[in-house]
Amino acid sequence: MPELPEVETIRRQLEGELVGRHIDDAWAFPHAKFDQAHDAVGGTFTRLGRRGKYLIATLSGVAGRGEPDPTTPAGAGVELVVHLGMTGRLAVVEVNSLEDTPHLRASWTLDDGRILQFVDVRRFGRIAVVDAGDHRSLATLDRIGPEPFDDAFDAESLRRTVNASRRAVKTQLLAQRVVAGVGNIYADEALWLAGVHPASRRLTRADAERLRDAVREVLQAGIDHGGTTLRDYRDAHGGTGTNQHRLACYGRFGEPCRRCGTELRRTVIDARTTTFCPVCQRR
DNA sequence: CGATTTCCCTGGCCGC
DNA sequence: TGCGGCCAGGGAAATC
Repeated sequence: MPELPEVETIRRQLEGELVGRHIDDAWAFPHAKFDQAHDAVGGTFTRLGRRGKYLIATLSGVAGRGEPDPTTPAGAGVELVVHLGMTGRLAVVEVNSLEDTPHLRASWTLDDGRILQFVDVRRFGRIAVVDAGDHRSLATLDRIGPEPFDDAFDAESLRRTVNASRRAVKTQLLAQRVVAGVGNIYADEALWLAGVHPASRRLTRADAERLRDAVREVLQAGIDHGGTTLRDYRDAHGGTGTNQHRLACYGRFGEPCRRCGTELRRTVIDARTTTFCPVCQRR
């Protein structure tokens, strides 16, 4: 379940390995979610970026595809966009390890002879190649909210957005609109840290400020500790993160709250398991 | 248009 | 040992 910290960890690891490399060839699992991997052939990595949970590699030397977006500058190259879904992994490997790779969904042969592999057991991931900046084919990315560490993610817009809707605050955090990159783990962590009930539909100004700070704090901690490995997540070197040892709330239902000792409870919001402290996080 | 629902996927685990 | 049932859940598409 890669969220922003996990994707950022992978981005940092792959950036130096990919920038400057030319893509000589590609293979894709025959499925609409992955077969755009072929469209990156002929490109050269010029940048490896990230928006929320989307990894965005900018490629030069590849012709644009389809109908151009009038709002996007022409000639800016294309982007190879990868979403890791639930179980996606990216890694650069030597040629001889290409064979016998279970659940391989795409691979790109680089001009140094190595191979960038995308492995995804459950196929919740997705690959797209688009004109740079043209995200119309990726609905969530097209409407994605500010990066959490950007000034545009401010307490007042968070408060207004949550209060203008009848949806639960946790739903808003997961929707990628008010802020980008938060998934189930870091949503539970941030709401616990801020003392906000996940089903709350109304934030005070003080709530919003604490929640904004908490989102930034838990995501930064996740990055600092190489991501959270609970089951499937591995970084680009096949390693695990260590942030799972620091989780205060997610998955700890039935165990005592680390602030007040009350037994953490479990509920379901948006078909997602949600853990919270009934004392620290009042509605 | 916003909100809600459905579907996609497979490995791991549990009870019998 | 085998197997059915259940769970993990982000995002896209369909529907309300």
